[in-house]
Amino acid sequence: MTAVPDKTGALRRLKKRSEFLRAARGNRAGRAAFSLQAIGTETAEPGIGFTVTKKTGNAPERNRIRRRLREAARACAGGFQPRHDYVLVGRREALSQPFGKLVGELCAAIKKIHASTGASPRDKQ
RNA sequence: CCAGUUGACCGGGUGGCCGCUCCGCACGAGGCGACUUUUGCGGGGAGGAAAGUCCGGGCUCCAUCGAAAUACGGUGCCGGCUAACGGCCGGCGGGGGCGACCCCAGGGAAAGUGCCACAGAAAGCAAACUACCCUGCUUCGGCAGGGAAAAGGUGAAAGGGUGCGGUAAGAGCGCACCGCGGACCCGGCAACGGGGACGGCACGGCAAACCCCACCGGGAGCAAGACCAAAUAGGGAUGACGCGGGGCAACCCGGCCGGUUUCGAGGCAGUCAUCCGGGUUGGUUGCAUGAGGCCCCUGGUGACAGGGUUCCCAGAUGAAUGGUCACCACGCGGGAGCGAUCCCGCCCUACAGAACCCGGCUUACAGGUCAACUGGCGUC
Repeated sequence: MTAVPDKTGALRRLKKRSEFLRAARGNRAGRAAFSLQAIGTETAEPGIGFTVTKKTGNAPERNRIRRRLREAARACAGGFQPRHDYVLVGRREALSQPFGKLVGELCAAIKKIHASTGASPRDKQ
């Protein structure tokens, strides 16, 4: 924990369906335990949302996936860039993967998703 | 000690580090105010099934939902408990088990209609295929008439069973025992149980076939419903006037109203004026003090009821109740030791996540605890 402003409170939580649909049109980076989507937005502070579909498992398993991803996102909070929205789609491997590996893969995925399209992903009009 | 039955209960623990949500308090900031918010402290934060959404309620709205009849649906031994139930408790009857105990859609078949497949001569009212007996005839192979319902065979079921007597052969034809029906008597609130004069036996099963009887039931659901803020009409409220027929008039009749009909009471429909504003999105509320929980006393076989004391015990809404690390229990595997035990490794544990709230039912579930009881074996 080197950076001081990496507090979770700085992360805005996505809540509306339209925000999730917009993020789905952005760039993607897949990993075994999750799939990351990112898109530019007008709000300054970065937004984060979680999606775990019913196909993934029953209710306790889906809760556990979302909670582990949420904690991993908190650990990688410094990597999220301003004026962007992110959506994490959970997969079943997020239940069993060691937490350290999960954090490492998430931080790497954030870097990759920004490197692939340069500094400014496609913005909405 | 082994095997089993029933009931009740638990369903990982402790400690670091970092977080989420709600409530209360304090301080600070903003605001005229209601209030909002930063920080700190204290406290609460998934289940026995939160699940399936199968019943029953509370609550809310639907055009007022009252009465009767009918239709439809549900329930179905008796008594009790409950707000209510298709639930629970206690009995009764039937079936299973050596037993503790378990299981049962268990009202009515002389109110009526219907069905009883296949097989079989015959499937509901008595009848008679083979075989049996008697008489007559005979070409000696049988044929005709009559008797009888014991034997054979079919079936889930064939019109009481067994034995003796009886007879031409037989038959409740007679008798004994068993079974069945049963006026009446006794016990019980009742379901039902016990006895039973008498009756030679008649009255088969199916109501998870229609049906009959008794009782219960309006519909939709918190995305109910109420309010606030943003954006457009086909919407709503109030007031006034008013429609068709009859009558001089007062007045009467007329259309629609949550299965249908009738009755009762009430409402709605047209035009104009005024006022308010829908669908959708976001927010607030409903939204957590309740048929509430622990403990104790009293009554009751029990479900439960009454009284006392004490507690406040989840409220999210892309959805909080967590993430991670260490240790310890528990379990499994391996090794050492006669043994108590010790060491190492693994799983770091089942079913499963509140969504308005209660009472049940059903289904899923690794492992474990306790109590009572039953049947064996052993010891004193």
